[in-house]
Amino acid sequence: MPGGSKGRKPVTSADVAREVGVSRATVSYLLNNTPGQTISDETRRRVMEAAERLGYTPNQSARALRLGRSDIVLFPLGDAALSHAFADAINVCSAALNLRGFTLVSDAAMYPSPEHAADAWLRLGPAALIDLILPADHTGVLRMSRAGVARVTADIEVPGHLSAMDIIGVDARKCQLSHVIERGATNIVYAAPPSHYESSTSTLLRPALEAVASDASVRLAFDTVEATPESARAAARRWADAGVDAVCGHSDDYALPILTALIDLGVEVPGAMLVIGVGDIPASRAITPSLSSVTAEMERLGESLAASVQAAVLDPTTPVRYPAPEPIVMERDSSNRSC
Amino acid sequence: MPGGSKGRKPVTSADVAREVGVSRATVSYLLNNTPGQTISDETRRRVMEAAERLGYTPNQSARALRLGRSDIVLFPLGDAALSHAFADAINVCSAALNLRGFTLVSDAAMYPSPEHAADAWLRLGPAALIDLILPADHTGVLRMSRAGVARVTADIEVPGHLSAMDIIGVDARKCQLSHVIERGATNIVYAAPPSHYESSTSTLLRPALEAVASDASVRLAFDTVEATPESARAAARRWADAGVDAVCGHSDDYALPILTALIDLGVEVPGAMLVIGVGDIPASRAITPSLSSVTAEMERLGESLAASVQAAVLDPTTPVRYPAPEPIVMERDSSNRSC
DNA sequence: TATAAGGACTTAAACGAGTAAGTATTGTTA
DNA sequence: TAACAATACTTACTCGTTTAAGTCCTTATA
Repeated sequence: MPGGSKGRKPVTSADVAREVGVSRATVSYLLNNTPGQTISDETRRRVMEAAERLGYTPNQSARALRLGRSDIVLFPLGDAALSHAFADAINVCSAALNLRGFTLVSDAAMYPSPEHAADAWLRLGPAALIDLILPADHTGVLRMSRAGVARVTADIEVPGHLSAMDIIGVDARKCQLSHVIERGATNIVYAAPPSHYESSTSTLLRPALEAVASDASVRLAFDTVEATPESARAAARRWADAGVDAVCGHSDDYALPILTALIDLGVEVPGAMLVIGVGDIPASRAITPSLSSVTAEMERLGESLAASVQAAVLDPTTPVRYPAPEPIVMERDSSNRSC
Repeated sequence: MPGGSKGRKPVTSADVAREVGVSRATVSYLLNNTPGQTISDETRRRVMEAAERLGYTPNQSARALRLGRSDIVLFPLGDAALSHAFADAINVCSAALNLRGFTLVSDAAMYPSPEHAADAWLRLGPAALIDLILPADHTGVLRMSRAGVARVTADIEVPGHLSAMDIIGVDARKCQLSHVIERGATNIVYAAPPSHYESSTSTLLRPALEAVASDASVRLAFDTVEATPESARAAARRWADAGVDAVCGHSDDYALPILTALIDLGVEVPGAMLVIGVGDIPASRAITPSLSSVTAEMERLGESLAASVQAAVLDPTTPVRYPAPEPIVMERDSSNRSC
């Protein structure tokens, strides 16, 4: 071995067995509390003591090999990684899975291509895959299925190359639009960055929002804005001049600069203009005036994910479905006006 | 097996070998491009084709068991998980490690106790641990070292039960204070939540900042504030009345509400009061006026982490050190005033 | 007193891959 | 023509665990 490692090898169950003077099987039975085995309290005590003293750590690779599956559950997060709402769900899910003997790996990395992602995920050798942000035809999903990885998916129909998260996003924006309509808005702008209008979700989102607007007989225009003070200020002036009475930001990252730019221009919010975002970033509730936002109800997601995973590993051939998170409006100052 | 699994078993190298009519060794040599082996192009072609057609995926557990280590590199993130600055470093690190045949697992989960964390981390069976946010005496660090997990640590001395990240945080706040002093502030408030003053980093941070202030002969007071509009407004009024001319927020989460509350009160920023945060959240650069912030220089962190990891796995007995990220001021509207 | 019934273990066979060492076969050089 | 070397493989062991199937006691029951 290069580097001249002094390499005191990790302690194995054989070391513990030798130390106590029993067989490896006995050690294994004890440490796993295997049911149906009768072992004396004296031996138990001595094995436990020796394991502790030697610092025995079971080799997970060997264990996984023998068991036929690892205890790793993979949850790719994609760009949802930085969402605070998700963070809680992940903590709950992680804790719930730990109780069931699994280990949650929430992957926040962005990969140059789906193939790179698939390679990295397969190298993890997970027992299960939590599929929320992945398109159904993602290389990683296909290759993991072939490798016998169990899968849990959201209980919503996803057309073609879109992900469940995309659909949830559309629902959230419909909810957002309905909210300002309920609050009396009649001349509404939907503000998104130019990049969004070129994305595939836009072709799904736009007609959905137009349907909501026409059902309510309100005006809805689609405009572009960047997440910078300059862009927001220009847009704010434009909309104020055009008599717009509500702005739906594609996300809080766009709604927030718009809100502060409007205040800066002297536009009254929510008096003269309603503003609402999506994603509920922490800054939204902190600033003056606070920004209304739509987020997803993540309370029970963690638990149901964990339960679904457990079911899925028992029969890896058929995906288990969990209830998709529902959108929920966080009403704050920027849209708080009686109808 | 319960659940009545139809269980078409995952394809093994033995399946591929049987299909082609060669030994498992040949398949292994080919798929790993083992140097020093001579194998005919014809066989190579047929093995590759069969592997592809059958959908062969090497069993990572078996591989790791044989090799004596997995290719998993664990990077616990703790509460830094939601930092955008970190996200980039993680992406770079992940890509760099992938090129070297490793898989980065960045753990965003919060655990109820260090023991829980240690258990979960050991179940992952990583080859290496990236130690940045972990206190040196963290149960997880100790137990992983005993299990033969290689370790990379930041190249700074960390007293006792603190983490490298804590020290970096202190440096960032010293940098923050120096910045407003350079911009002419003489009556400065450091605003943190009550919880911070009870934490162990506070006992390190406070004297460090007081030293900076007394060196520059400026007034520095420590005050408390919560990340809510109400708390920020009360504090803003208090400080405006007291003739304070600069506020250093413990993080952007506190500085941001303070900034908008000051504007709401009619205080001129940066004319009458400087405001600066720590962490550089995206909202800081987006709002009007934009918020100055201190963050860490993460540009090269990813690469140096990956390189250190590679060195560390060669000799897991001695930790490899990587250069800790340096603080850097993002000067924006809220502190942009000539001295 | 023979036989069964636990109790307290041990033996040995997997799991799937990597790899040192061995074995044919063919071609090359002395 | 024998000796050698390269090519193209195969055989067999190993990694650390889990677990079905023994084995050898001791004690209880017929």
